[in-house]
Amino acid sequence: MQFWLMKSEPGIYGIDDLARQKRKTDHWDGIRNYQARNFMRDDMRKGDLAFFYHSNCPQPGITGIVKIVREAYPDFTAFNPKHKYYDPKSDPEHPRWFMVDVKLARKFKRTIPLQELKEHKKLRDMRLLQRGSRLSILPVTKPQWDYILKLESE
DNA sequence: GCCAACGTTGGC
DNA sequence: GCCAACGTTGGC
Repeated sequence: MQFWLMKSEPGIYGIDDLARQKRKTDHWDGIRNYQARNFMRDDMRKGDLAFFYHSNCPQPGITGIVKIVREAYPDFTAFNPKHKYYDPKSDPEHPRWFMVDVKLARKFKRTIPLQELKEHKKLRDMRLLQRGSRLSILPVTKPQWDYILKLESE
């Protein structure tokens, strides 16, 4: 089993939006970056866990945990000309973009702020904290995962 | 809103 | 294949 971090802007779709969904499950659409797509399509497996990260907001940070409940399938929002994620270069015969389904496992008791993550030497190698890291789907190592889980109750 | 860092596009 | 121009991300 692998661990991940998935970014979303709370102004567009935050953890509370996921919590409101039927069975707390939704598809993760809008990935339009090849590296992020490859992680999702090639490496994410059913049962993997991911941190739900809030980006581009007053308090960026990790807000909870989701579980991958369906492996990659074509991102249908790319097929709809009226959709903001429309991509004319993707069609059902040759889909370019993919999405997975995630289910909210739990929301953290508190958001673990990005600023706090940066303070921990143990997390220095996190992909999230690398300079200029903009990927919205990132792998997290098991040691990093376990370490972050402990921060929640501090 | 600024802007650094990065990704993509397209002319050549 | 190079690289300038442009677009996007995301912290601040």
